[in-house]
Amino acid sequence: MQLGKRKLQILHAVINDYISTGEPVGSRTIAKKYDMGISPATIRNEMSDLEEMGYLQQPHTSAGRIPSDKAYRFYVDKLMKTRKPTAEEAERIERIYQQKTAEIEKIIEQVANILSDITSYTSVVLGPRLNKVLIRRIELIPIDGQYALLLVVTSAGIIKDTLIRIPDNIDAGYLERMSNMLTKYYRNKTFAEVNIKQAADIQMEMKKRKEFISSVLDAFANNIASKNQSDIYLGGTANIFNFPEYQNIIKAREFLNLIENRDILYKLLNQYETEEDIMIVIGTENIYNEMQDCSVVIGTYSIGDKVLGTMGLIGPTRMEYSKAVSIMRYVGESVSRYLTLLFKE
Amino acid sequence: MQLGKRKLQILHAVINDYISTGEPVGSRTIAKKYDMGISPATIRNEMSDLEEMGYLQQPHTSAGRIPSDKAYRFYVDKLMKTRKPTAEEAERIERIYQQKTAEIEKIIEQVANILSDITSYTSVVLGPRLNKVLIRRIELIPIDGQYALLLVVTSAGIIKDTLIRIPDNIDAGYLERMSNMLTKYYRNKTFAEVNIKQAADIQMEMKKRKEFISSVLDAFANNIASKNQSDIYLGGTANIFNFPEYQNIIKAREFLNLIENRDILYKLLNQYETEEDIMIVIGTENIYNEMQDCSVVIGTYSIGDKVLGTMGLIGPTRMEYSKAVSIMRYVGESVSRYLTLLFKE
DNA sequence: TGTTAGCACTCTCCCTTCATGAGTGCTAAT
DNA sequence: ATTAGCACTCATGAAGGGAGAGTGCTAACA
Repeated sequence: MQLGKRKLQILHAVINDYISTGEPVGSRTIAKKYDMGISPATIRNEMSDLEEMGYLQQPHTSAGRIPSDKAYRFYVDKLMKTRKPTAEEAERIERIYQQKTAEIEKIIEQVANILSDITSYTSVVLGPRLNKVLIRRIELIPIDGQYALLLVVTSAGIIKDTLIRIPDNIDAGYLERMSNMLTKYYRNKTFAEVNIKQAADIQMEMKKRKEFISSVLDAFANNIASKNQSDIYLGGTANIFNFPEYQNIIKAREFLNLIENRDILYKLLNQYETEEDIMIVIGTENIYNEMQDCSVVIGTYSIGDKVLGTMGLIGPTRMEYSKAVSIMRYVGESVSRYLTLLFKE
Repeated sequence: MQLGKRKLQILHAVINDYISTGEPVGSRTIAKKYDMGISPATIRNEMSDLEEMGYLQQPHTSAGRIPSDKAYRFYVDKLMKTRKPTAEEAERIERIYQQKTAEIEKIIEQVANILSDITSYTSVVLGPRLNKVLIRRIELIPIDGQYALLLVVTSAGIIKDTLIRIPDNIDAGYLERMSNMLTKYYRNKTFAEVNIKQAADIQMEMKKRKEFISSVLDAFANNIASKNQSDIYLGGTANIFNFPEYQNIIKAREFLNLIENRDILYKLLNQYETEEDIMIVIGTENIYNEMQDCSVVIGTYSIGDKVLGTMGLIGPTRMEYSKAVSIMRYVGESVSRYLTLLFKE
């Protein structure tokens, strides 16, 4: 069977209506709302076909139809028109930068908030991925004899600082020499490369002060590892309650458990990072069972043409994809532009 | 009317039973479970008295009784026995320190998690309050010409770094002089004092490089202000769903909105910071209407004898106070001991 | 041959009714 | 002072029934 023009119109109508109401859509409703000059009976026939083709479903015999995941996929690929953000939305987004911080984490936090505020979905933003970022400088700054601060300045302006305990026999001069040595070898490398490419000088040192050097290298490793858990910014976690399909406590609870499980969020968002502009994962398309009730709109932000991190909007499968996509796209472009301005060499 | 020994026994029984079941407690239940050699009828009379005295309430005529906030208050002040954590709980708590980080924030994050995990309530932990902490060193470290990193090392090992944009006409030498000047004047002062006590030299500089100096001072101010929002660590936000009184979606939603509203949490926890050891705020005792359905157990953690920050456990008013208090106390002592060891001069 | 009106049928939703059971308060006996 | 007995209250859950929305099918129509 073919998806003729009329079927397409009807499918579109059902999707639109269901997205905005959350109620199964009946033939009469469509006939009334979308004046396409055919009777409910005809629409019923067409809907029956659409059901057979897998685009529509009936929750029970005497209810209207709801779109299937396949229908949403078709919708976002073929039917949906994205819109520009309204002037007001755009203005709110641009206002993020007013605080004039040069700290990328602060900006990311704002991004998570604005995404969820404007869309009323739940937002997840991953902090900049350290393996994408180049090391600029490494400094070991002595503090009160017992500690040193390991400071790593990166190309994205991200500064990772880690307090390291230092042995007694190490003085400020030594720390400075080490700083220079580390900077020399690891400048313009990524964090991931730090453990692998160990320069000869450092291996020499390693022999002499094993404990100290290895705690420095550990600190690098920890910075990468710990990102998985802690650098996830969430916005609007309670927004899910706005949707009637989450009025039931069990679903709401499942959703919140999901959101608390940062591991899944992290994996999900990372997975799609390399692909196109905006990605949409609809319901059962998601490889994580826990999320097959939801849809996720995924975007990225960059410095120059280097993708730094990933953002997601999580909502019910009947989410307003056009809104979510357009806001996500705008925010992504806007943040990238701003970060590039700030940090591009 | 007096709270005689028998009334007391009965009150205790009702509270215990209600805390563990969440169901209104009837006279027969008490007669059966707590063998005190009197009949249900007698218990009914006593309960009726206790109701008149404001300790018990009836949800409706033909239901059992539930304790009032006044009863819980009496219970936590007079009846409750706190217990030591079990060996297993203690071990889990001590395991926090295994990661051997010297970063206080990382530890705090773990504290929030362990509190909620063990108690199954929602935990809130405030990061170290900067106004309690003394400045040790201030450094302005030049980065790539355009930026400087303002680094403040404090007595609690907390390092606040803020990236500051610097004007073209400022060089590394100048930054070093400024670092020394700032350190000289603000060493052993708190963040709050930075804006007030402006030393003469700095005011001189202020005239020459107004923009730069004020952005440095702004950074101090921001560090204090931004704490309110961002340095709150939450654990187990979805735990509230475990309690039957939060099975209804409206209450659950209210609770989550509350938790998302970090401002209230911050104010609440700060308010009690100066008072004794462990504080308990029961239901309507709370000055924030939004929280009058909950109880909060509040504790602190310190370095030496300086209170650094506050922790809270939020649960239903029928929470297991004895468990919450003993875990809170143990965690507070344990964390304080560890931090003191790490950072005490 | 595609479209439509008509109609019987299905199923959810909501309202009412009713029985059950837990628990009370009161009274009178111990 | 305590208790057994009993009538009464109220929440809860099951059962029944009507309303309404929506369908699928059939037969008539253009």
